[in-house]
Amino acid sequence: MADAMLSPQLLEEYSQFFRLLSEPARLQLLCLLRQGPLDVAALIEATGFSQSHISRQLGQLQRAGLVNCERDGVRLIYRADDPLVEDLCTLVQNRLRQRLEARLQQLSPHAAGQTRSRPVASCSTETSPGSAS
Amino acid sequence: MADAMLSPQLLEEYSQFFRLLSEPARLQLLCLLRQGPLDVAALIEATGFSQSHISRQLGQLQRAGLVNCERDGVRLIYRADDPLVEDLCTLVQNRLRQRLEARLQQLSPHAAGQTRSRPVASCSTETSPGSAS
DNA sequence: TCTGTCTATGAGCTTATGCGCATATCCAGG
DNA sequence: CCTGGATATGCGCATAAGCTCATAGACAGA
Repeated sequence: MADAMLSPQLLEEYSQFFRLLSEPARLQLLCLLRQGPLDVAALIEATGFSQSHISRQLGQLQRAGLVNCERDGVRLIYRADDPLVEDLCTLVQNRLRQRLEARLQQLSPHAAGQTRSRPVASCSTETSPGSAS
Repeated sequence: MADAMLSPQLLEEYSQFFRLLSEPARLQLLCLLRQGPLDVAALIEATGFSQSHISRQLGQLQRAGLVNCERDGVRLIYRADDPLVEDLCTLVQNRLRQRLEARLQQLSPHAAGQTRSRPVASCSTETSPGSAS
């Protein structure tokens, strides 16, 4: 029957957490901050979003405990405050890589082994694994 | 500066993946299937959602490769098809636990150590860590 | 205190999406 | 071929959420 499940409340907490990472803007902010503390102006410049939007997203991330901030005069310096994001991104990245490799093997089985399946460090800067059109 | 970032495309893939887990209904389906294969009728019964909604969510999960299904006559038997979900939930669960423990210590420092901080197996059946209202 | 700068927030628009109803599609049996 | 059960899909509604403009609040300097 499988009735004894996650309580709705806990389920909600889980999904709320994943929801934070489900928005490219927030994820981008997190990845930017992962590389070092930044003030809001820098985040606006890097993302191209409006100041109000950036502020809102940072507020959400802060309330969730994923980032924190300290004042430097008038400016606010934000910094990543939870390694969990990095771990989650690492898992997802490895998974995406595995999918792509599997699809590559389907197309050309002889090419197996060329793409290394080493676990990557995190959701970092690398972009194109193979650039296969 | 911090310009060399995740490509927008990769960012989108990441967020799409997290978005799948950001909905309690889908997360519940995944957790149900984690405990063993089930047909759609059982999933409808367990969740209380409409048949159409369940079907849609399962379709999404299937397209993302998180579940697969096989026919048994007229019925479709779905099963979890990616351990990644389990790993992600494990990380989030440990993180939530840490938060709660930290908050508990703030309230009553002497109670530290009662709540064990062992890493849990996954997003499994256990519900209330301390039943603190 | 007044001003200028930086950040947070209320209000509103627009899009995305959860959700169910009705229906189409698929499959097994008579 | 027709019937009935099981699943998928078009449609519409209601709500959530992204996004921006305008504005309020916080802080440093004159």
